[in-house]
Amino acid sequence: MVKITDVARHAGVSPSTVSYVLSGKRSISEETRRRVRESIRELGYRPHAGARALASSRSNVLALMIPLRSGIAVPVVMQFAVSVVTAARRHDHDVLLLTQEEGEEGLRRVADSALVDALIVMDVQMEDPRLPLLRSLDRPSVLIGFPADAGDLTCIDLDFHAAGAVCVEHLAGLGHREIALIGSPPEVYARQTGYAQRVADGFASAVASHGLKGEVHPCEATADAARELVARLLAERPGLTGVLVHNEPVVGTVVRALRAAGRRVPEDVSVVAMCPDEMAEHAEPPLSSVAIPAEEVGGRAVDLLMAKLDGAPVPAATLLPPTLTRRASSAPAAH
Amino acid sequence: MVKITDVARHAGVSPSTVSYVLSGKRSISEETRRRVRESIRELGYRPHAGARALASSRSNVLALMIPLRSGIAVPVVMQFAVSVVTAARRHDHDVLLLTQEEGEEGLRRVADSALVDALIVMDVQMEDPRLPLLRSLDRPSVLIGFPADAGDLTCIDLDFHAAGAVCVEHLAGLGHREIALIGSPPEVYARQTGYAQRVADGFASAVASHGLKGEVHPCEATADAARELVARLLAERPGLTGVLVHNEPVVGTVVRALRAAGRRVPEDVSVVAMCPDEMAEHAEPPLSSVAIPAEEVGGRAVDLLMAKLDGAPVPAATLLPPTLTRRASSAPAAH
DNA sequence: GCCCGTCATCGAAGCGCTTCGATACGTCAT
DNA sequence: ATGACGTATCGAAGCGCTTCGATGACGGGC
Repeated sequence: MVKITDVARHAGVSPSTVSYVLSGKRSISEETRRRVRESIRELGYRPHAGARALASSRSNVLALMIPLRSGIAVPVVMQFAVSVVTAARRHDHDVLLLTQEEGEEGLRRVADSALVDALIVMDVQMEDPRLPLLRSLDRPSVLIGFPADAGDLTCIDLDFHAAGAVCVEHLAGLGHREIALIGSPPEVYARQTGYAQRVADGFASAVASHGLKGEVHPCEATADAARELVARLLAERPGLTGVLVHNEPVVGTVVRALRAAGRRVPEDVSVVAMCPDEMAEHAEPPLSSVAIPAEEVGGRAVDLLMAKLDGAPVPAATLLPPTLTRRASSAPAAH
Repeated sequence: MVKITDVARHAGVSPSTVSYVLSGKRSISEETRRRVRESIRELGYRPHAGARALASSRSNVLALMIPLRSGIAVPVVMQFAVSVVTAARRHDHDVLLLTQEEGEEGLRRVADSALVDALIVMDVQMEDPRLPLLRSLDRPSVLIGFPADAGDLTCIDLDFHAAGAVCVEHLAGLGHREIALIGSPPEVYARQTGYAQRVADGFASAVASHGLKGEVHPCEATADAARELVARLLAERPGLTGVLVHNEPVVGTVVRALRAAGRRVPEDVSVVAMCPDEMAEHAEPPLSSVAIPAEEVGGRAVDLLMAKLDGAPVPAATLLPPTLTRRASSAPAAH
């Protein structure tokens, strides 16, 4: 293994000079810098991560805790993870993967052992047991999602309330007066997972302020449950012309169930979904949708963390505005 | 921060004794061990990961490189990742997440900087550019998937050849004589990704040895492509009564397309899929299927790595036997 | 011509841990 | 009694890096 003293000898300088070339923390003459860089390249030198962490008390590693419970959209989690890793690399950091299963103890372990410099926690619940721990830790953290009481913890997420509202407004703008939200499975609401509730709230308040008729219907993530719910809705609400689906696994089923019941999409019933763009594009018909900007959320979360590590002040809450992409599944209401 | 000397003082022993209590590498009297453990607990001591890595040249971290290309089943990747993390924790290791995007350079970086002790690489291609690198690295690695020429690299995966064959045998056993494989998107074959080709080979050789009629049809992962392919198959092959689908995104579409064409499943056409169990169970009808045992592959990969780290010999190739679960989508052929 | 400030570099201390002798003390066979 | 051995513990060296203070060398202002 080649070490810093080898590089120093090869370049004819002291180890500290090599270190300063690498970190840029002191000015080094152009000429020396060139020689050192050349030696590094020639010898294939890589600083030893452990030694560096020990001496500088910075590991350049972030922890990312991902959820693995049911009712969670796996592809979205994956997108988050990938964007976090990518963003972290831009800041010269790596990412340590933790599962929700590890819980508070896992977070404490990696933080207290100085394995990581900072933490990102996904899928935050309203009353999340990890919150007190994160507050007590002396390391910066960012939550993806909003708990009931964030205090001074840094949070970021899509503005789900606005997302729910934006879908209603889209439908209202097309002239629909009677709509419904086919929501997440009941346990997701019961768990008080913030985002599902927020979409429902945004939906409800926009429905109210636009003087529409519309309510929220939780739905299990199975085809049977979805078909049953659609049938019931159609039977009980003959005037229904707009549906918002916030339940990824069943969006396809909902559309097919509507058609099976003789309603054309979008001519008779307009459908809007909250799901990844890829899914919306490939659906038949392509769905008007609001996507979770996983890429952006992950990237911004890392940026926030880096700012905190640098001691810069960051906003406690970051709500990303939703974007509705209109596709073929929504159209003006017939009258 | 509390360090080993604090614990040592508190327990009235030397730092090395504390270290030996922790590592178990020398015998310590019962009484001393008790006192040290108690001090550790009381002070909330956590060894500094960097210091430990520096002194012992073991970081207790594994690298996991995940794919992020198209045509890859995201939920399966996620299952792998979670099972790797879980298994690693059982061995007191953590997992560093790398994306395929980082390529060889990323692997070299984390290995040479001693950030990780060993590496797991997913989605291995037939001619994978990372292979020479892994060979040159002085750290153990395990590949999930089989390249064209593994040499002495350790590989593990589902036995896809056997999986393809097992599906054919299942259909043959039910009396079907004319079958077809609806395969992965063309680019997956073109990329020489091993598993798609192996399923096709297993399918073909079993078809031959059972004297059946049957060929392989690559298929884009879109509903349109799937419908089109099903229509063509039905038109060109009136005697077709069995279909194997190895293309997760379109399994649902294939079944619906068959029904739309007036074929009942399984009465007229039997369908077998290669997809996660969860998907097969929730399909309508529930699908007879062979699942990728992601959980097991991930866990075994970690076990192999740990054995290698301990200097134990491990088999170069591990092929997990496929298991076909019969569900409602396959039935005896009518005659 | 002298002092001061800047720039470039060096040397040494120290980060917190592991590990390798060395030491001390019994115990047991001779 | 004596030496050989095993067990329990200690002390010190060192892992490879960063960082702080010190040291020269040089140029400008007076």
